[in-house]
Amino acid sequence: MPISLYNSLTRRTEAFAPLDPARVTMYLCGPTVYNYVHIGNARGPVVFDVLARLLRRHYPHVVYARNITDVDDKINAAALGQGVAIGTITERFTAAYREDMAALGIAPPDIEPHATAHISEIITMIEALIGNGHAYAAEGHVLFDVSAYADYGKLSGRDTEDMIAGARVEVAPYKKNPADFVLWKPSTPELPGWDSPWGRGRPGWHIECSAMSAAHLGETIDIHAGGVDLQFPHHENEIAQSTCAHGGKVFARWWMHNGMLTFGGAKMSKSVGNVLLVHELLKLHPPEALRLLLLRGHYRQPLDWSEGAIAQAISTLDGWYRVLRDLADVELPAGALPVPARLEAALCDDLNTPQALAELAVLADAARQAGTAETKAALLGGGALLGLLQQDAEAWFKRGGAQAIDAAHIDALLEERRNARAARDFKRADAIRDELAAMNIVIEDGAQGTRWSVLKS
RNA sequence: GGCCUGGUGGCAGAGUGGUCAUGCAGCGGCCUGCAAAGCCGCGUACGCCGGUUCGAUUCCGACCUAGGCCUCCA
Repeated sequence: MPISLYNSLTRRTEAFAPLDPARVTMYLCGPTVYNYVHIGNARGPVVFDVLARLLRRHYPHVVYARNITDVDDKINAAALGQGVAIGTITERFTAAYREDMAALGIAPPDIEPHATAHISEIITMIEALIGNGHAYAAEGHVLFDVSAYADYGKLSGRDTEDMIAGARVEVAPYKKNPADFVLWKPSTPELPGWDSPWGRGRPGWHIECSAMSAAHLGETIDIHAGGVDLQFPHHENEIAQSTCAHGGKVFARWWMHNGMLTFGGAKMSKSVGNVLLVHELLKLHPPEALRLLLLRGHYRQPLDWSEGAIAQAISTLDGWYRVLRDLADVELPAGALPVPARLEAALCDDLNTPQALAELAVLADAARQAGTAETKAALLGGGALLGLLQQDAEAWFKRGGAQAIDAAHIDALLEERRNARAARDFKRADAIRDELAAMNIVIEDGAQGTRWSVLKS
């Protein structure tokens, strides 16, 4: 089944064909590790995790890189503010990031390059840019010369004239052109820095992705992904640097941009302050419901966070896990789980996860009604491609058990209720049910007895 | 101001030039001691105004409106 992906560069959906089918390359701009990430930051990683899963089904070797930016002025500010070493901050939040991503069911990338481990590659790239006239040194800085790259602005659909006219930034005096951006900047003694031909300093923001992408994936990669808010200037600058440093070679063949998560009618953003940290949300809601929520909208559209949305996601998963719990004793066929064609087709159509989820719902209905090994396997196989439904169904319904739930006590109450019902003392039986409800436990009487679930996250 | 996306039933959210999205919630029925779950059924959605067409939610134009980028940002 061919994969079609929307390419931000051409503004069209195009049939995907890797440069080398034996080695498909993909790069996602990762976090700057100075704080916990918010749920909006997790959208790209979740969406492109699904893409990676899809690509791995189609190609034998996919190399997926997601970087860690561990040198940045915000990190410096955080370290200074807390009176600790920079490394203390970056190590702590790198670990936190990995934990958050894992909790959301995101498979680790194949490569997780760190900016500080690629300083020599960065310096080499900057030297190349100076050498071929695309960059210049000025007052300890090195800047990319936008006027020396004709295609600048192609990705974001703007031309240099407009940018200069609309520039709201103070233009540094050492810039030849207001749109020129920093490749290297000088560090004062208390700031992290590395020796370079231009003095002790540190890299600008954009160059690291270009250097790491080339170092691990090659000069031309298949897919470069990130949030739409990175399209300009970050990705535009990456294209300029990489293309000019590599003698005009295409940098990334597909550019993919995920839409923003909104909250309260506006983009969730640290500067606006309307953020919900993944680290905190994981304490409040089932992680899988967070993942489902992020996949419920098409990745290029904005998606709104709300309590209602998370409640819906939980209810949906309740329904699907109910099917799997009923089929707990049904043995799966031997071998790998099948991947349902219609669900895969939805994903192959520019990662249409809402359509894929609709197909998953159809598979859940089929499994509930037929109850066969095949239909169960199809449901699980479809879920696997989306990174859903992989936990034990019983665990889903009894989640959060650690805090307040005393299973033995619940079982004792259920036994008492069973006896009351046998004696047709329904008043007592209903009182016990109410007591359980007060504990946030719902019960269902079935042919094989009574079972219970936690009502809400 | 420039560039770019959207506006679909109570909510979320795909999609299509002319029969069904799907999920959540709601309503009626069956089942149940009563519930829950399940099953059956129900609700004449496509921002507004023009145009093209035998026919438009779907194509074209204007308008209204929401959001994103232009500055750190996923």
